[in-house]
Amino acid sequence: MASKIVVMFSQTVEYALRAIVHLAREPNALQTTAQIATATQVPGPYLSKVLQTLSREGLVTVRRGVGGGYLLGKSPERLTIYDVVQCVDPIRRIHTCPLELSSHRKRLCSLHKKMDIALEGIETVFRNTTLTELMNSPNPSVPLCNT
Amino acid sequence: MASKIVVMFSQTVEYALRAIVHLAREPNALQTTAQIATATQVPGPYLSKVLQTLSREGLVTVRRGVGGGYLLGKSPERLTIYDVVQCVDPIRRIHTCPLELSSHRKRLCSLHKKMDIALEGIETVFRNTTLTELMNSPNPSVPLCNT
DNA sequence: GCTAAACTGGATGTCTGTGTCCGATTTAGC
DNA sequence: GCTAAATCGGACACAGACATCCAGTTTAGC
Repeated sequence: MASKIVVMFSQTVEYALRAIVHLAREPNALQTTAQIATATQVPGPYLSKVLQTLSREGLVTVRRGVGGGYLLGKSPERLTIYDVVQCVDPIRRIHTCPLELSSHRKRLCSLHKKMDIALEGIETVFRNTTLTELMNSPNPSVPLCNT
Repeated sequence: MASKIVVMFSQTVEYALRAIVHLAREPNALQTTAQIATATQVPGPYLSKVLQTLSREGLVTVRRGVGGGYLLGKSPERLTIYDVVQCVDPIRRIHTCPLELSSHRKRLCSLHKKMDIALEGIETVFRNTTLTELMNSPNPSVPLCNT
């Protein structure tokens, strides 16, 4: 197993984001699972499952058979980190009291309110980050690339 | 098993926070595991493990034997959500490239930078929230309490 | 239509987080 | 010191996330 490096976000989220970023680098080139797996350092068989999930939601487009592979399913300007995360391992905001206290139904207590505010922060960062922004970032380190 | 309600934060974090909040409500009263378990709706035997973890780091103080139990180990003004989270299931910021790309060593790519910014947001919210603030919040819903 | 390339879906395996159980240890009160 | 209340520590059980494998299906090219 790949060693657990990123906590808080699941491995699946990390893998899905890598795959999407890889596809975004060549928006019009079909990439096979094997090619993506190599480029992103994700275990091939598992990546295959992740791509299926992304495909079901239309985040990637699949072409089966010889010469097939995956393409980005949406334009990079309209595709956000949030979309990817919600597709494979959704962030669930805290809307109702986890203890199911009836008096907290409509109004979370301060503890769960704070936790939800933290989630809201993540949500906002992810919603506001498009693939285009990731690719065009004035950052010398190119995603997935050893420059 | 208790149904999985809160994602992103582990059950253990949720349980630890409930226990700490409960202890903070009566800062000077020894509470047994059973009492805390009932009040917080956490499975007793598992809560016991969580309390042991909190105890090792001094977040709670334990007294063994007859009439024993747990006390808050630090003053509520100086105890933050962050302390509790870091004790039982630490947020690990992304400091080095998960793909171990040598050129990303010192400078994360835009993808992992964004993910780390999201983590930083959580960290900030949690660092800035003390137990006192949680207790004194002008919120009609009292933590753990069906008012 | 045959073949080989490529994805699909289901079955299976493994590891970690969650949860339980119980004997050992500590300690207050008699 | 005896007893009962309480934690401690280790062993065990279970479920879900991560990962693999393979037979089946699709399809381009001959």
